[in-house]
Amino acid sequence: MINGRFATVIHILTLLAQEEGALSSSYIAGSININPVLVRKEISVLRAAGFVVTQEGKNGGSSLAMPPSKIRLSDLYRVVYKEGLFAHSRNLPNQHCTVGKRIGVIMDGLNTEAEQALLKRFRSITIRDLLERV
Amino acid sequence: MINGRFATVIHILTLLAQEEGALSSSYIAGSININPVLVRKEISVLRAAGFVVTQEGKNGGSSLAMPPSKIRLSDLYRVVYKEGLFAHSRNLPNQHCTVGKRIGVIMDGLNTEAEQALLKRFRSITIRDLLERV
DNA sequence: TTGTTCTGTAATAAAAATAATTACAGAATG
DNA sequence: CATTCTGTAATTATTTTTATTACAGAACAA
Repeated sequence: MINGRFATVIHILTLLAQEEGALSSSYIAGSININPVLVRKEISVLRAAGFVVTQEGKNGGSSLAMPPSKIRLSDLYRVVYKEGLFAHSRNLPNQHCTVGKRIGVIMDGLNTEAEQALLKRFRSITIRDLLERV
Repeated sequence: MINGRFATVIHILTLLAQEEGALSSSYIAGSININPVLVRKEISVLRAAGFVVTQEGKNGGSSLAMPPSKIRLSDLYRVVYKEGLFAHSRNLPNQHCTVGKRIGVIMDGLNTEAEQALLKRFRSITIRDLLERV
């Protein structure tokens, strides 16, 4: 199971898609039930990726930078998970063993294949679709 | 990124497929470069699932219970990951918020869709295929 | 039979990853 | 110019993952 960032990001964007106007990090954090600072961190990633815009200062907050139908889960996956889906062993495998020597490359290959399958599916799901499921 | 068990299990089975005779947990651990107890734990899972057989006692060790071409990555995925691919937030989202109330179900749905895509791809990859990549 | 070398498993400790909290400067608004 | 937001760094706490220790039991060989 991979970390909760994907769920957090989806939750944030679905909220922004649903509610009128800009939402504060505290409000969003209250819905997800996590710390507002974490929300601000994820939002800063989403902002850098162009999905949200933020208004600083009093009455500030974030809102979507594009229609929810333009935000695909495949894009979000890429924003959140820079590394592959499956972890390598954190220790270097024995390089004197033929399997140990190649397992890294093999796992990288599997990662790529798995992600391609996943992304293919996620390219056709948008935040708008998720909003409909709410 | 999800934990390293999948990589560990694949490494174990590829080794067993490659080498002659039963392999001890220490030997396997030496190739993966992890603790032998971890190897024994994973092997006990693989044994329960019917993929390996183990000989206890002196000169003991494990070997494949079936030809490598019969062991599909989709089966291994199922053996290792009982929970979904994407974590829920570990805190319960705000149930008074429409999104918070539904996000769990929505994430479950995405998990299912993602896993189906993944498993579809992994059904056609076996340990034998990985052995060829070594 | 008895010593040796394996496994199985539980219990504990260490390390790493994740999340929460605290703190504070700066932006926008009324 | 006080208030209420954001951004970000730094620290602490929690959880997850991995490693280690310990020991009983199985199989074998001398």
